[in-house]
Amino acid sequence: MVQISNDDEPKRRGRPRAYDPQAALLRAMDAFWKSGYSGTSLDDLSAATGMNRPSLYAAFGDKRSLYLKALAHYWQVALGAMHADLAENRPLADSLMRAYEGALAIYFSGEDRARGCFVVSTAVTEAVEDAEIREGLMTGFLAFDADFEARFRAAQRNGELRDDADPAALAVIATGVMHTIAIRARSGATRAALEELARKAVRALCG
Amino acid sequence: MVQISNDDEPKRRGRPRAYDPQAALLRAMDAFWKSGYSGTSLDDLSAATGMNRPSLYAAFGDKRSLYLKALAHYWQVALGAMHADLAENRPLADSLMRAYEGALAIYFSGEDRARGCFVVSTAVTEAVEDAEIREGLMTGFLAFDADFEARFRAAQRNGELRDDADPAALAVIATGVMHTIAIRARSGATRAALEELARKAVRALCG
DNA sequence: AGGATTTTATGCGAGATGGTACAAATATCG
DNA sequence: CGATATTTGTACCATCTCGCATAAAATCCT
Repeated sequence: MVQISNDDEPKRRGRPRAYDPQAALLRAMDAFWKSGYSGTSLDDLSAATGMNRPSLYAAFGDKRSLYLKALAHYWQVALGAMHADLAENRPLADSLMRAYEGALAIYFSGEDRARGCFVVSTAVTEAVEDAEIREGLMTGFLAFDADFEARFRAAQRNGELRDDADPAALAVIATGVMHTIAIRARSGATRAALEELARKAVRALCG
Repeated sequence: MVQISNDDEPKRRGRPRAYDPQAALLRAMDAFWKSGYSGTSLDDLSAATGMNRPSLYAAFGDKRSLYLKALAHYWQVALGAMHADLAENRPLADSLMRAYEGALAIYFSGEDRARGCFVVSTAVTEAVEDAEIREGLMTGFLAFDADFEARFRAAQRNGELRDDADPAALAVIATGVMHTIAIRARSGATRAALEELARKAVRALCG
């Protein structure tokens, strides 16, 4: 029984937790990421996190609630990474490639086989029957569009991009390239092939 | 389209079927389309097709086998429609818009809420754990790319497209736009918004 | 030490799930 | 008509599924 040292927490009153909630959430996310929401059972989640069912339930609520927490965490990480990759001061093509490289690092982060994007691979499936997930998806995708569009506008101001280019159009195309990379990664494309795809797309978008 | 022998079959020996296999397959596809592979139970499929479980099993095999048949049918229809939309003799921009309009017609074909693309919304989720599905996905996406690329090459020969454009790059971008449309349709975007997105993207691709 | 508090661990229970056995039903063939 | 062939419908089985009740364990407070 390993005691998790957590210094920033004051002293808790009862029996100490045998798990780190944040780490457990990441492991649960891995399980959902691999098999999707419906394809992941509580036993799978229990095995992945090392927590038994009552502990899982006490920490995260029911299965859907745990999934929503994992989804929210993924959105935060993905949007944060994108925003950072695009914001740094680089030539436009480098910025875009940075964003796609960052995405690929996530899509191929599984220990086993490439899992693609957590959102695209698991949440989209549930979107028809779950309004909360569905609305979160639209919000997130529009945030991607907005980040790309801002980057294209900046490039236009700097003279990196033709004046007659349409930043909004290029932005949804850039998101589209991200989506097709995510889908193809899960479909067995190699990382090298997708890097090449990204390079070609960036060249076409910036040329 | 291959006509499966129906009435032209001489005479079957035993009790006649109470269902049309082709229609049942379409209804089963609808059920999977809505809830995904894991999210659809045999009871759901039984209700959707009007067939009881033993009949379902006799006609299509087990659940996975039925799903694979639905997936194969969808691929055939989707690829056929794309190929036809792109092949007809039209200006490049019209061809592309035709392809996206055709896709949107499928993505919004549900009686209830938009279901997006059957492949993207259900098969991609299963791709990690099912090699057969995964390999079919890569084959299908590359077929999309190939059709788009052929169309861009033709446009280049006709002088519709700049000589320095990269048809292969434009093709994966065009597939990417298709994918992001599919994802957004299931995520609640309106059809009008996606038509506008497609128009913008086509303008950027052909300009 | 002894009570209070919180977490862990076992395991139960009601229902869903995928798949099948078996007999009744409905057709053709001889 | 009776034999044969095929499908249907009911009912069933073994397993999984989610969620929770309950008691034991491990810590803090007085």
